[in-house]
Amino acid sequence: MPADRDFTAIMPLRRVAAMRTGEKPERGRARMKNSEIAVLFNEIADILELREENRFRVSAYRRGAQNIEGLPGAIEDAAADSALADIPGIGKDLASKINEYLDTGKISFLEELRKETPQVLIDMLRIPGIGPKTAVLLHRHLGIGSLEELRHAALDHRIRELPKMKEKTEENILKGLEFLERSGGRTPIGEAYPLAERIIDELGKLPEVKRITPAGSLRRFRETIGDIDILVTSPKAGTVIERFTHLADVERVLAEGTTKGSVITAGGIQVDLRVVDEKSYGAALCYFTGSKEHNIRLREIAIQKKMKLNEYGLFRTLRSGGERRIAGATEEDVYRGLGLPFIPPEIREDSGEIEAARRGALPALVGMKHIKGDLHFHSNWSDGAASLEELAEYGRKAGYRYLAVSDHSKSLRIAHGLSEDRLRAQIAEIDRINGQTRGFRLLKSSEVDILPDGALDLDSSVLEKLDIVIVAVHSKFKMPRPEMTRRVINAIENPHASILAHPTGRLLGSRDAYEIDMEAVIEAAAATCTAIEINAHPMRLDLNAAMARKAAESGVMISIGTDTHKPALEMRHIRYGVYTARRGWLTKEQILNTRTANQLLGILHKKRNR
DNA sequence: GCCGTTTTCGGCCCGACTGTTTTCAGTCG
Repeated sequence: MPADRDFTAIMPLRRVAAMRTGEKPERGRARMKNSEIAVLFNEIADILELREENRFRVSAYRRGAQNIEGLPGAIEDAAADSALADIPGIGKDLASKINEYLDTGKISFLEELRKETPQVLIDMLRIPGIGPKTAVLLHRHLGIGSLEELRHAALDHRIRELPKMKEKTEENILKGLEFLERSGGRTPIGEAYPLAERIIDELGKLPEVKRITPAGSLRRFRETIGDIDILVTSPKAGTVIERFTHLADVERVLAEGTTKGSVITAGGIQVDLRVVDEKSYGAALCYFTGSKEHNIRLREIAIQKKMKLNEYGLFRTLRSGGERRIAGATEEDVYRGLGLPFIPPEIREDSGEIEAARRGALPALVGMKHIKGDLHFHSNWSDGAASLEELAEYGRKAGYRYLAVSDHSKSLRIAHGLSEDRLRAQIAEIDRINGQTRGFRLLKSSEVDILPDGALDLDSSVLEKLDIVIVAVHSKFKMPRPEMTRRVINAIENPHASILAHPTGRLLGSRDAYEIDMEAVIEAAAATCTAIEINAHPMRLDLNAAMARKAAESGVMISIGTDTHKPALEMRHIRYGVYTARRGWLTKEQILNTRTANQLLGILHKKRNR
């Protein structure tokens, strides 16, 4: 490793750090204030922890952050309705800090804390294996002022001079720094999920493995994954863990115990494997699936009922002082033991699911089996890889009833967007292909550019010949918020527009959402019977789950589309869209492509015929 | 700092692994 390596490669960290500076509400940020406030509350928690403040005070800020981030609506709305105190974990103090941030763009308490806290302490907390105690120790005794200085201190063997620190500590710090630099934090689910499938597939071949399943944020289908958790039942844990730490994907072994193995893959992703007994499988699955906040709620319920819940089971405390297992083999048993129905993993975020479960009001979530087709697809008429005939073939093979051919429109020259004339020719060609097939249908569509003034890129005379008109922004991303909002609402109000695609334009890890008032857009979509897409591409997932929930609650129909350009690789992304919908509490009734082609066209054409 | 079908005060989830130790603190999830 060259001695002068800098850490500019840690981009996601830097972005987080930039958000932390807080003073200027960031340019180009359409995100609701929820996540900004969550980041700030987490920073307060970090700093309080470094200062060895009361740990319950620390977790109060973390819980507050989590609940604000998971809120389906905008925090501004809750504040305007004086309803902040209704959010679990938000009391008088946190509410006043939220109001202060919304009014002034800063939290003076945090400003004060920052003045007194060297940035390097916060940076060090991002290194795996370094917590608040170690960070303070390194800073105080060695005068470490940056991650680069920390690296030098480790290389110069100065860290081993400290109490309870030896060679191994230095080694781990260097590896932690390297990991941070390479992985930059969280991994998009589109990358993590296939890797997990590969590992599960490989380990599943072992005769010693009885059951194997993903857990953690992967099973909850979060947009990005911190690390991959895999749960196994086996009578021979040692054999399974040994095989796991020797898989081809493994670059480094972090831990290898009798119940747990932990590795870093060549791609820099951490994978944790846990082996449990058959009789604890359900309790362990529940525990390792999380979220942490959901688990804490479950344990609190257990305590209220004079029980104890851990990863081994649900136990009743006996008067004799002993305990008796009442559940553990399946998740259903555990929930039942707590007096709750089974709660699907995707909504275990402590965002109202426990209360809904108690009321018997959990939604019947949409599933992959309900999906009858894909509503966003490109052919080689624009920038896709496959011909129309091939698309029909792919669609049929996937078991779909229909697939919407939605090539780009003429303004998008770089993607060979179709002019009115070429689109007419494509329509005729699709009619010809549909005439030859039964039980499957290519839907005539177009992904029409929304021009800067909100007009559509194609003439009405051709739009009215399409089954579905998808509208989307592909240019001039940096418009000011009011103009961008007006632009998109103009497009939505066009009587031909049926679906608004990737509505915020964000690309996970590379491009922020453009500046747009999504609340207003959702309102306009509801008023005009326009559907909004969950773009299922794993780098987009746009709408995200919280906004999809909001949109559906407002009565907007949701369309799931993969935006596939290369069918062999991308069609399967539909699952990320479906699981995002599940995270947004959506039922099949709220999703367009759970309907037959005629049903969904009937819904969309209501607008045209108004 | 939050919260209350035991409570407005006194609690607040629980266990494994590592690295350094001879019994445990720190970190993680």
